[in-house]
Amino acid sequence: MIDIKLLRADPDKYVQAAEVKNIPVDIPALLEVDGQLLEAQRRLQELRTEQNRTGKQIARLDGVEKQDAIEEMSRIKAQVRHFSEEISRLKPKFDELMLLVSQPPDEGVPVGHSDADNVEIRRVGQVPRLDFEPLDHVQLGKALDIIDIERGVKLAGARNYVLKGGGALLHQALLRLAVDAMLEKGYTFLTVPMLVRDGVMYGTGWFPVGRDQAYLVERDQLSLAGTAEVPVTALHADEILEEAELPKRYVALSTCFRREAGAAGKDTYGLYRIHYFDKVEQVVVCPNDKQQSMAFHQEILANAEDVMKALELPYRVVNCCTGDLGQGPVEKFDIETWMPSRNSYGETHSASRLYDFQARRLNLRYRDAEGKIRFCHTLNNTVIASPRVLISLLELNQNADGSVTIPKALRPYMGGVEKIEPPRK
RNA sequence: GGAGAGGUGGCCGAGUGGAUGAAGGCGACGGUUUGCUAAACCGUUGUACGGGGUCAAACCUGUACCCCGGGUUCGAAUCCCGGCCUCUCCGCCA
Repeated sequence: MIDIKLLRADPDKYVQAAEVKNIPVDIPALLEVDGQLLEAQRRLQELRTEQNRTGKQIARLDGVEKQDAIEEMSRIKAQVRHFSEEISRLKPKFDELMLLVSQPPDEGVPVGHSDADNVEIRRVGQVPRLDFEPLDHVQLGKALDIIDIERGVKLAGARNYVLKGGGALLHQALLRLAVDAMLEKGYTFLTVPMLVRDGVMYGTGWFPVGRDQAYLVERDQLSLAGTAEVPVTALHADEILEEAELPKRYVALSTCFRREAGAAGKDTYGLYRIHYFDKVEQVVVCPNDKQQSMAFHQEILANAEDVMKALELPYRVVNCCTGDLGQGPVEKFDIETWMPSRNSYGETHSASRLYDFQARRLNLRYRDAEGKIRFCHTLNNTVIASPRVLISLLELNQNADGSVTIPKALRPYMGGVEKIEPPRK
């Protein structure tokens, strides 16, 4: 949610934001409704003042005077009703439009239409050159008997999979390594509900834009969150925190559920785009201060990069363009990891900075040093998401004999095992 | 799933159809006292939106909010209806 006062002051800015982010919203209509709503609210308040004053008189009056006052009240009441109805007609329209307004991107964000227009910031690590014909992760998974896509599809349809044996262990090792890395940095580890109320989905900006990405458990009026960012960011919704307790640094591990609506036919091969996966996610809630927000953005990006370096995976960092930003974020850095089978870097992490966009929707506030109540800033980033990162890990670490070498950092989590070997026949 | 109880301010807890944004207590904050700490005493202590005021605050003022929505009434935290939520006991269960 954006601040309506800012929109009133500079509507063009929000028209442009909608345009460059490609998230349509009728700003003139919003202003129109806003004006009518303000007027109705003003009139209603005046009437209520009158109503209260007259009501207090009635208690003290007698006889004819009392009767007159009571008649006066019924006139006021009719008008109160009129403006109340006006407001309950306008408010839903206002809310509906407000939920669609995009937050303008920060300065320096490249303008573009899709992830193809993202701007590379840096590359880290070397892409190894293999002197044999490499397999892709699906072939490797089958040969090593650690990934079973067919049976995943049998159980749950396309974009599902089963990890088995060393594959499942590797997956868990990655997650545990990521959690430990964050614990070392002082983040608080959370376990959170992934089946959440609508308010939490709206509050974090996953509804209404993107609602079709979520699995809805309609009978219970709950939705499966697509990331732990959702419940974790909403953790302190409707609270007023003390500035001294900020920042809140959280890390959570969860399964993530995504319908991938609109992606039909896209990335259908392998473990890239799937309906469920596990992710370690970091969330920061900090004071309403641009400098601090920016510093934390760098911090959570570095946290993820540290894990990537520990895993010895070659990656690059890109500055996401306006079209790839989404409704809330003002700036987003993705980490893309080299994926040989795709012959490209593939998105594995996404670090978003949102100012108070989510905090306003969530009513997430704090009391600053002067006692003023302000909306927090929120940020989030992946630490590791698996099995997508397994694509890189398996394909990059494969050997000529068909085995896959486990990165040193992961071995303690794999009982010291150095390689995943093909099963003996 | 069955039976019952209940939802009031940061917390506990009172509450009558009008003077209650709401007693009292706790906590927190400010002050006095004190060698320091503690205690004691005094004071302050909700949020949102609007109007006035200010360079900006302070401050003044209006409205709404005692789970949510509707109703009765001149007037509702207080009465009625619907919903949501929480707790207790029993059953089932990872």
